[in-house]
Amino acid sequence: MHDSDTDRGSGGSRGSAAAPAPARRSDSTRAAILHAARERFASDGYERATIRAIARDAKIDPSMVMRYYGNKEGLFAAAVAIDLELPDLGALPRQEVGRALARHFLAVWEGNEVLTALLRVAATSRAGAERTQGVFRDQILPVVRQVCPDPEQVPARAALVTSQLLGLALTRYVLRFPPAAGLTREEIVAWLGPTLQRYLTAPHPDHPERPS
Amino acid sequence: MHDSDTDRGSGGSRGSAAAPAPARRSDSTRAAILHAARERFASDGYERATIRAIARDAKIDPSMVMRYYGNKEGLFAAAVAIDLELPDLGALPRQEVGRALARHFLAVWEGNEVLTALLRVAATSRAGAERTQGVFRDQILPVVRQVCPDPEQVPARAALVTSQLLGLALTRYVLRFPPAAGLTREEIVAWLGPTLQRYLTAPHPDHPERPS
DNA sequence: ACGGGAAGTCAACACTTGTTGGCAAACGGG
DNA sequence: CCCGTTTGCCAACAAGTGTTGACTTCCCGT
Repeated sequence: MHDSDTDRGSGGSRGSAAAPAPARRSDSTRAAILHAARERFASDGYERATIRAIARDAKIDPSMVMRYYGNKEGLFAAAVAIDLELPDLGALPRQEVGRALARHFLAVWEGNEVLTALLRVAATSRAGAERTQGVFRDQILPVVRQVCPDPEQVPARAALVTSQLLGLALTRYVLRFPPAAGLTREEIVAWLGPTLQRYLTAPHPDHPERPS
Repeated sequence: MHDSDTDRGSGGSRGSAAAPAPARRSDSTRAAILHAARERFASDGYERATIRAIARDAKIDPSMVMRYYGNKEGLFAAAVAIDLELPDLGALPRQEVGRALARHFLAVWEGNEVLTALLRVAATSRAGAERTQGVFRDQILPVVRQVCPDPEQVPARAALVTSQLLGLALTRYVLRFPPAAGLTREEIVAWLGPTLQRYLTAPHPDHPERPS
C-alpha cells in the first residue's frame, strides 16, 4: 500500500518502553486535519468535501493533507475508523437484546460523527459501500452470531437488523425527517427494540410455502 | 429562471383534444436524455453523474441537455419524478396492511430505477433530502393516516415505517449487502410485514419500564 | 420553393478539483 | 554553533466540470 510514511497508529498510549510512534511535533496538525475531515465528510459527503475546504477548516495548506495522507482516499481511510463498540449480547437477558441493541446503537451514533460520514459516503462511492460491508461483516455479524442459534440464519437476520438500524440513521441523521429526528431516544428504543428482538431471536416466519 | 421553456409534463398521453403539448419532434431525444440521466443518477449519484456522460449515453451533445433542461439541477428534477403508487390501505383487511405494503414497496422499487437514484442523491445533497421529505409528506403520510386512528401518532408511525423501508432499500439496492440482496421478495415480505404492521397499527409502546 | 425556426454540433470559456514540486522557516541533536 | 530534517506555504499544473454562444443542418408551414 503506502510507504511507512503516512500510516500512524491512532496514538494515545504514552511513555511505553518501545514506542513505535515517536510522537512527532506535527501531531496536532494531523489531528486538526482529521477532525476537519470528519466534519466535512459527515456534512457534505465524499465528493463535496474538498481537500481545500478541509485544509481551510484546519487552518493549514492543502498540500499538507497530501503530505500526511497521500491522497483524498487515504485521508478518508484515516479519518473514518468505525468501531461500533458492540457489547456482548450473549451476556444479556435474552429478552432484552433488542432494546439493548437499539439503545447502544443510538448512543454510539450520536457520539460519533464518523458514522454519519461513512453512511453518506457509502451511498455514493463504491469504496464507501465496501467499507460499510466490512463493518457489517466484522462487527455486526459476530454479535448476531452470539444470539442466533442457527448459524445458517445469521447473515439474513443480521442484514434485517442492519436494515432497520441504518434506515433509522438515514431518516434521522442524514435525511433529517422531522418526525424521525423528533423522536426521543427512549421512544425509538421502545419501537425498534421489539423489531430487532424479532429479527434476532424469533423463529423464521417462512410458514406457508417455500420459495425456490 | 426559464420556466415556460424547459418544463414539459412527463408525456405519454397522446392525441388529447386540447393538446397543450404539441408533441415536438425532439421528444425522442428528450426521452433518451431522461433515460440516460436516470441510469447515471441511480448508479453514480448526483456529483459523479456528469452531464457529459449522460449525453454520451443518450448519443447526443451535452449542450442539448442544457437547452432542454436548463441546468443539471433541472435535469435531475425532470428525471426524478417519484410516484410510489401506494394503494389504498384502508381497503385491505386490517391484518394484511403490513405485508401488502412490503410487497408493494418491493415491486415498485425494483421496477423503477428512479427510486435508487433519489436515495443516492438524498444522502449527499440537501436538495435531494428535501425532495425525499416531499415524497414522505405527500405520499407516505396520507396512506398511513388511513390506517392509523390517532392523527397525532401518524407522523411518528410513518417515520418508523419509512425508516424500515428505506433501510431495506439502502442495504439491498444501494450498499448491496450480500445477505440483504440475496433474500427473496417473499422472505422479505415475511420478515418486514409484521414489523410494518406493528408500526402502523399496534398500540403505542409508551411504557419502556418492564418488570424484569 | 422558400424562408423561419427548431434540432443538433463544435469549440471554447470560466471555474474547481486533486495533486505536485520548489522554497523559506523552525527545530533539534552533534 | 551548524547542518540535516521536519514543517509549512506558495504557485502552478493537468484534468474535468457545468455552461455558453456561434454555427450548420434539417423539417415544415405558407
